[in-house]
Amino acid sequence: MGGTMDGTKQQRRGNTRQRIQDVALELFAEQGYEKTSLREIAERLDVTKAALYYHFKTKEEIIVSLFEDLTQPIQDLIEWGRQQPHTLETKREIIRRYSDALDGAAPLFRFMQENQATVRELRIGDTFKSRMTGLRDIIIDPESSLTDQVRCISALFTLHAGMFVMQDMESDPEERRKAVLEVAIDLVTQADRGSRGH
Amino acid sequence: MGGTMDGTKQQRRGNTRQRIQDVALELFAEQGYEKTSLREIAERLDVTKAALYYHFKTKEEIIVSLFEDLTQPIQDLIEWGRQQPHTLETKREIIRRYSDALDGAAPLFRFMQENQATVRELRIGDTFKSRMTGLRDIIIDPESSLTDQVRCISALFTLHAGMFVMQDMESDPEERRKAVLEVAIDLVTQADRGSRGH
Amino acid sequence: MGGTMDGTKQQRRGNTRQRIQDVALELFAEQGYEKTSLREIAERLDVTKAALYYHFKTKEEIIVSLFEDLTQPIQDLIEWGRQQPHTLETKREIIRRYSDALDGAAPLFRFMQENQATVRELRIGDTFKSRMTGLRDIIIDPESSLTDQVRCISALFTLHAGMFVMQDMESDPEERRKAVLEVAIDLVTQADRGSRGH
Amino acid sequence: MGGTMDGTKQQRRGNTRQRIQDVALELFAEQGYEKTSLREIAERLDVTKAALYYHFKTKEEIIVSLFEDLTQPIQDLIEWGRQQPHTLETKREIIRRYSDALDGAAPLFRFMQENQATVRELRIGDTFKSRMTGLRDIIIDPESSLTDQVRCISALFTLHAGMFVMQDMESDPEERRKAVLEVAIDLVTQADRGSRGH
DNA sequence: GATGAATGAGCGTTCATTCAT
DNA sequence: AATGAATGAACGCTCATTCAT
Repeated sequence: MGGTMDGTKQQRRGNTRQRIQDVALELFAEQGYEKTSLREIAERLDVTKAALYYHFKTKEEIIVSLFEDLTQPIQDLIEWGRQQPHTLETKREIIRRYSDALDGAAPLFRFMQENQATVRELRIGDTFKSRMTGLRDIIIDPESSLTDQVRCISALFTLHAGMFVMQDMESDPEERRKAVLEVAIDLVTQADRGSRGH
Repeated sequence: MGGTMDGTKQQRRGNTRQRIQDVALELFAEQGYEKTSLREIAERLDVTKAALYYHFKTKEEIIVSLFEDLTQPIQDLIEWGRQQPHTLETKREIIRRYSDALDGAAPLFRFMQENQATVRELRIGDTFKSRMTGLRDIIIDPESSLTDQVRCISALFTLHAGMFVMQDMESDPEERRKAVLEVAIDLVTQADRGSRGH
Repeated sequence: MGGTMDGTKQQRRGNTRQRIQDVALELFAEQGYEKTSLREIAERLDVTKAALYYHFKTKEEIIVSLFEDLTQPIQDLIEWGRQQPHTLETKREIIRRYSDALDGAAPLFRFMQENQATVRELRIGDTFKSRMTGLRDIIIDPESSLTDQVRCISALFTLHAGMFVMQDMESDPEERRKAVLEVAIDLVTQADRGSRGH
Repeated sequence: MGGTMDGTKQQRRGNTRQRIQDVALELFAEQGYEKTSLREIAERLDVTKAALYYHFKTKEEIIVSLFEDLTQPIQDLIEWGRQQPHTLETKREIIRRYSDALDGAAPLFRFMQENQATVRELRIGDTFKSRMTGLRDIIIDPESSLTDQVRCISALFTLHAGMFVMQDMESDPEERRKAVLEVAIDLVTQADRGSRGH
């Protein structure tokens, strides 16, 4: 395992791009975007900075590529949601699937959550915002009371908080995940109940 | 030449420290901590960078001082809460007062929310975290179900989300504030109901 | 001689800006603009690159400042010329004075001559072009034949060529200067003679 | 797959070397040598940078090859001139033919004119200089007065200026060309008259 | 006849920070 | 209470060049 000739350099068959993405995401999530320098990424990979530029035109392009690669499931979810009837069961399913999607790209979402100021100024900022708005519009009934609308948004943010903020709670991660999901579903359920007359 | 009131320089009778804090907070909240340079702050105030160093030992000290000055109400709130009985009414009051406290230092909290990765590495990171834990421990009943614990945390995050994320909703800010507060109080109420058996 | 305290650093009373300009002009003229790096300039002055940035906002600003400082005489000459009657004697005087002005800022003009492609993309490009046009319009009679117009431009370029291209001719510089001036004056004289019919 | 004539790639039957030269000259003349990167040339040709290195050993070799290919007529002219008697008519013919030669390789000469600082440091610098000296020695009578020698050099520079500097004059290019040639011939004629006593 | 992948050196620029005055 | 002048370290980025395939 390792190189075919010697062990000095790891296998480098054409997976460098992927390796850059992996290391970059790890560092971005750990220390933030601005505090992570290209030098640092390059050193971890044992290549030169210039090698990064062979694979990505700018530093921003690295995070953009990660965003595009990893948020596809959410985009799919939104499209699916738009074609469903706006029933309570649909909303619940959206919450469940969104929870899964967050889980599937946890480091990226941790990064987005913790670097909002940065993200806002990056190209992905608008894209992300419009996705969140898309999601919101599916689970919110525009006719409902403001309170119920807030409940729906709160449901989404409970999922986010569940991933990153509640990590220091002493409890089994899997159980916590279930509890978070339950609270979120509860919120959209209450919102729906209010919206449909009493 | 260069009288005290000639208008060329704004009134500056020893309030420079305060003015630095004001401008810094504005810029930190707007563009993030790392993207705001001391040069930028100095230029806005029409003083030199070196002047900032007369008032603050480092860049970090500026944000630390803001944090200390502006989060005192929350510290007070926690101390007050600790001395109250752990009744539902206390919890509701905590939520109400926390909502007010957030409002009173909105730009700082916006900054903390949007620069979590940065804050974590700053000296204020731990302080902030321990305050949030303190608050949490007051409104959470450790005996209650995990779901109810999540409800309480969700209540706090609903307040946060209410300040920053929901700003683009079309609705009167004051009404939104009330709706957010209602949802948060609802969450701790439900949590309390579960926790006291029923 | 040297510093007041020690000889390690030359006197540095506030003349650094000037010293940067001097060294920069020398190097720009010698090796061209792009091939001269700020590192090189800084090293020659025994300061850091960052010190250059205290005095000039960008590399381009260094050359712009040189241009502005050193071409003032030519600007003055143009303004003077515009207020004179368009007689032959005026034109001859323009040529004489322009020759002096070139002499007074020889390194800058050498630089401009030898880095035209670069200058064109710099902020000074347009300014320089419009100055040359201004000069031209003073010594050219728009009614004259194309040939005579060419003679006038040729006169100006003869002066330029005299400074830089003819330097390798074996001959006393002062005599060459006189000869060049004679040819240039001859050209405008011939142009004038043609233009006045006779 | 990838047929010879499918239009995806332009016809490329071994003419890549030529195409590199064409594009390089265009870009060198337009933006200068240093500001034109091999990446840019490669991208315009839709090949990789490495492909350039198949055809030329270095960046410098590209400009050298252009110089050698395009200045052959001038080399021929000089050799022809050397074998002619040093009569006025010969000199006039030299001027005429040089004007044609400049026209035939206008972009290259524009490049040389506008990038003198660069050219000086390149291998072609000396070659070019010696060619100019060769030309000069043919039309200059070493016995003549300094003024007349300057006239001859001025004649050559008038031709140069005619190509590049006078392009913004409002006038038919062909007429301008004739006028420039007339002035240049006039200059050598005057020089010759002086040189032969009279 | 060319590409894919990479390098090493260097660039212009910005930053937080220092210190004598 | 503040400035003028500078530094050292780092940054994102680009360049000409190389070489195995």
